[in-house]
Amino acid sequence: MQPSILQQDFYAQPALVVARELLGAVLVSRLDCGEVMRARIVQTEAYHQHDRACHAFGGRKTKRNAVLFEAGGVAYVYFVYGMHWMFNVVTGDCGTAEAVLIRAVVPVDGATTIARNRGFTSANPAPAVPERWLDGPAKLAQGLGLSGRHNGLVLDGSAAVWLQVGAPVADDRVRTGPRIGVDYAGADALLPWRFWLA
DNA sequence: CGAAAGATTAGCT
DNA sequence: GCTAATCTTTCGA
Repeated sequence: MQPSILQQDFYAQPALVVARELLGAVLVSRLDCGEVMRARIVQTEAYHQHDRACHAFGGRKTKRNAVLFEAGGVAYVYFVYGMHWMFNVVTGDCGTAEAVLIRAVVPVDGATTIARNRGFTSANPAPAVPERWLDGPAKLAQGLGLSGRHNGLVLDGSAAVWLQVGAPVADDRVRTGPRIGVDYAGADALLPWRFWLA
């Protein structure tokens, strides 16, 4: 195992800590054919079973959210709106549901493959700046080829997806605010659990 | 078994 | 700013 790959001791931390620390880290996806794509994380959101926006609110375990209750260090990938995959990393201890949603990344390696995955063509041109290629949770899952078959995979470098340590990010470059698309969570929708790079 | 809603996006007004 | 697209999961009867 390479030392730069984030391991279980990192993911065992609370989701709020991991969400902050993942800014600047590198998300890596490897296809069966061996092609590798890398992208730098610039926006995350934390979820915890104490909060109404979490799929496992109140500790409610279902078939879909079961991996949230595993020990930190596995992927939680689910399908929404009939068309989009969302990629999360599970954090914390076994038995408690916590996770961090990766909301936006910037391509580092594998731009050709990413462009193909995103379906860029002359009729559907790639954005001029790379920052716009994967600037949403569904876009980055599509671009990096992440989907339901990644659900539950360990992130230690032995499977098709993992994360690497990135350049340190100073606190003065970190912004926080309410999470996106969770209005149904009432007061919990106002929690400043979204983190992004200025 | 039926129904509703969803951690979004793209395209149009 | 508004809404269609699209379908799995979850919940109520």
